[in-house]
Amino acid sequence: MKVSREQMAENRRRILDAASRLFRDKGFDAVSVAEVMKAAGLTHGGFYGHFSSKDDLIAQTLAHVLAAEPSGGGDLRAYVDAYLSPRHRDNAAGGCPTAGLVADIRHQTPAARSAMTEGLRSQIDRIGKALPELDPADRRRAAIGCWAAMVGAVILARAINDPALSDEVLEQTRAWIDTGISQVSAD
Amino acid sequence: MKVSREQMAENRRRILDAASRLFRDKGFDAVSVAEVMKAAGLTHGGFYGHFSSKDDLIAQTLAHVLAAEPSGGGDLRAYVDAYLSPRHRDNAAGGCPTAGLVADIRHQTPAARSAMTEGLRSQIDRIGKALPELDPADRRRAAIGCWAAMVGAVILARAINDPALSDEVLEQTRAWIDTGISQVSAD
DNA sequence: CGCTAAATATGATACCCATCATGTAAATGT
DNA sequence: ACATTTACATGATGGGTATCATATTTAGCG
Repeated sequence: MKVSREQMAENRRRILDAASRLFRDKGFDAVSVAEVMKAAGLTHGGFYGHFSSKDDLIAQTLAHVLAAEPSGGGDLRAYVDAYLSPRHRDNAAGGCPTAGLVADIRHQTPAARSAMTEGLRSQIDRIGKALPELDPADRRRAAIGCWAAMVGAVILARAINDPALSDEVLEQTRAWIDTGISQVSAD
Repeated sequence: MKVSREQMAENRRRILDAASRLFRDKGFDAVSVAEVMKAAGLTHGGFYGHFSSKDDLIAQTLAHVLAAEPSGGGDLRAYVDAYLSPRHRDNAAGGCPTAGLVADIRHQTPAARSAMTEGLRSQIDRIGKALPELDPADRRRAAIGCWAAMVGAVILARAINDPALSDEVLEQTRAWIDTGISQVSAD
């Protein structure tokens, strides 16, 4: 059963969106091709009409999801607060793809690794631009340190089994970043 | 072929050590039971004499490897330097089990998650004790923020495909932690 | 010194999954 | 309208892996 050109384009988008959510939620390995297709409302047969392999799906999903820039209305403080919230910790499927997928990237193909690398490069730039600092060197250092702490904290918080400690990791990291940022910005 | 009591204990240790290295290197899913046994110098048959399942192996491996405290001769600065070095980034199999395995923990059994949680709890305490700060609240905040940044930076650096950016993430995070720590410790 | 139980080896078993093969129906262009 | 192409469905196929079953050898004990 052939479908219209637009229908096919939408199907492709649905597959990428479904894959994006499933991968973030369960990791690349734990999600099967058939599972992705079912979540997109299709069967497994049509998969290889859209992608050449599961690795290809992974690489394209990363490019797709990392291209969708986070809102970041310039308000870094608000962004950090939302990022380090229990809500974001508990919503891996809909949350930051970096936090959900970076660690897995190490074992993926060069195409996937490159997609993640470029995503991280622009994310660091974006944070740097949102920082209040003046000195470019300070700006760069704060952007990288801040992003490493954010991603690390969410990953740690998601691993921890004790709600109190998990909450504390988020909250203390938020406070630590706060002092780290406001320290240099002399307003 | 039965083996001596001590031989069996050593075999068990060998299995846990092999599993620890393989898991850190390739992730829980990508390592098969047979692969672990072969790396320990045995065949896959004896596995279920030592462990009740692969999940059991994962949980016991975590408890085993997290119990081995990092040297931490009290010199936090040196520890952070080594942690955020290219050498550590490139040596996942022999490196920090937290950096190599936390992200995967989210999908593991409660036993595995609890082992990791306790490992993180003591690691945070250990860093806190090594900090120069006086105020207990500052100490706690710095320990958690610092640890989140360290783990996050190594995970990011291992994912990134571009050596220059990867090195920079390590180096800038080191500098960011440095200013964050020395800021409060007024000596 | 021989018996028994235990530790490991060898060899199934059953399941899951990526990928391929083929069928089918509808969209597209002439 | 018709032919053709194409997107997807259904249904293999082959490989990998966790786990189990049975055999073998020897440690540990009397």
